[in-house]
Amino acid sequence: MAVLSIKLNEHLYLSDPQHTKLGQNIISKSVVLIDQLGFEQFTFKKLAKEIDSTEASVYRYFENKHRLLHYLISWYWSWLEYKVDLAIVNLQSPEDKLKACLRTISEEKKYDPSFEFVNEEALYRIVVDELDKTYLTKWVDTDNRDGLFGSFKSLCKKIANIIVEINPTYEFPNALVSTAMLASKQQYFFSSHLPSLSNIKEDKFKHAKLYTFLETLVFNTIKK
Amino acid sequence: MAVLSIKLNEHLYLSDPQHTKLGQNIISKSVVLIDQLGFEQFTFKKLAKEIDSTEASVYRYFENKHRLLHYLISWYWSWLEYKVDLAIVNLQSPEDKLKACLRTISEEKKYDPSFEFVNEEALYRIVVDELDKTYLTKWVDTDNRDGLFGSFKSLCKKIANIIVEINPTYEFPNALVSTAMLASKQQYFFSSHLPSLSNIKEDKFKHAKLYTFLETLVFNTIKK
DNA sequence: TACATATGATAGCAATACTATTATCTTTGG
DNA sequence: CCAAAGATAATAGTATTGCTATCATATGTA
Repeated sequence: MAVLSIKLNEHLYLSDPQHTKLGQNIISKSVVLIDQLGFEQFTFKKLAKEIDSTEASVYRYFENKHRLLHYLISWYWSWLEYKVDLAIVNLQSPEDKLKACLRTISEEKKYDPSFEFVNEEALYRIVVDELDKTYLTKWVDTDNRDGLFGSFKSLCKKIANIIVEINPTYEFPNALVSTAMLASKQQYFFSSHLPSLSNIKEDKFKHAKLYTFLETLVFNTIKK
Repeated sequence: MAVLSIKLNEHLYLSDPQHTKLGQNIISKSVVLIDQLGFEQFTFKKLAKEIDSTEASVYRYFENKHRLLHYLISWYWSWLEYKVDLAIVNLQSPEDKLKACLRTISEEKKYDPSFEFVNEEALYRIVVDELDKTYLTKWVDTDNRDGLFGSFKSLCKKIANIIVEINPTYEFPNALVSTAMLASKQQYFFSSHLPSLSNIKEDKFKHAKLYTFLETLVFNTIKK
């Protein structure tokens, strides 16, 4: 069986957490803890306690908790791109590919046994709740220069290219893709917490409705 | 001359800041300071120093800095709704009204002399950078019950109703409006900091392009 | 065996987000 | 015009956070 591993930008960590048991513990437990406590309440001290280690040891892997969040969320986007790649392989028409992308983005995220130490369900909730905290900071520009947003950009670019295939004259492919990606998580959030800002009910059709919303939004917008 | 004042939900403050000189100073200076420092670096201690008062005095107006952020951002949405109302008055067709709304949302924000102690340019930047911090917290649900999101919801509802007038069969008017409102600030931000996620350049056409993007997005999406 | 690398244990520090108390200053209404 | 109420200032204090530093020990590896 092939061993899969997600390759991430080196600026995201001080010492590669995928290489050691402690590192893997940090990833694995921080996902669970941030999901439980929220990013504000999450601290390296609490994490260290949870994995029977020390604050200082965690600091040897990640400069600070913001970088750890960057790491986890980059991991998520890279994982999603890998799922998108699987979904569009063998598809011919760009329309079908685009639909497959939107389906992958909006579908429910379940534990992926290919990546043992990551709980993808919890990680998805972290992305929904905390993504914006990776770029709405005073460090955006330096973080960007360090390539910390590479995973997200890569996925956006892939989908934007499909849009260009469908309609080369549409003026805002990148803006549309980033809008759709963020709308997906925003509507997911609103559906649970601020339902009057959405029309997607919190029921078993949630993900299907989310898909319909995105499909209409994207396909109608780029229609010639 | 008529004196205009923005009426806000009582849960947003402990003591109404619009009623006293100190309160107005708090509003006025906090807008400038948060804009300069960013919300994380902003503290009541720094604010108190700036207005020659004390931390304890500021706490008499606002429970904490998050509530102050809520207050400022609610003020912004109420102000924007007032501008939208001015823009659509006397317009007949729902299409024209919707265009006027989108124009108001995407246009450049300038100082409004009707509201002396608020710097709307700075406040707009605060909305762009910090809005998400008002709802992506563990208090969303209680904050929502307290009505803290009333100003935003009110504006969204107004625009969603216009969409329903244009196409009563479109399934997601609220989702589309909230998406467009947030997309507007996201693309504004990406244009400056993560240009590869947008197609809107940082030049004198920025607001016009933003408008075109939103108009196409909304009108195409709801087309029958 | 020696050396490097990873980890653990412990301490310490400045800043943050509050809370509490007491004193003074300003209104305003009787 | 004075007293009571309300607003503000001054000061102190506390638990937590985010981070750095140092030193000891464990583990693997050349």
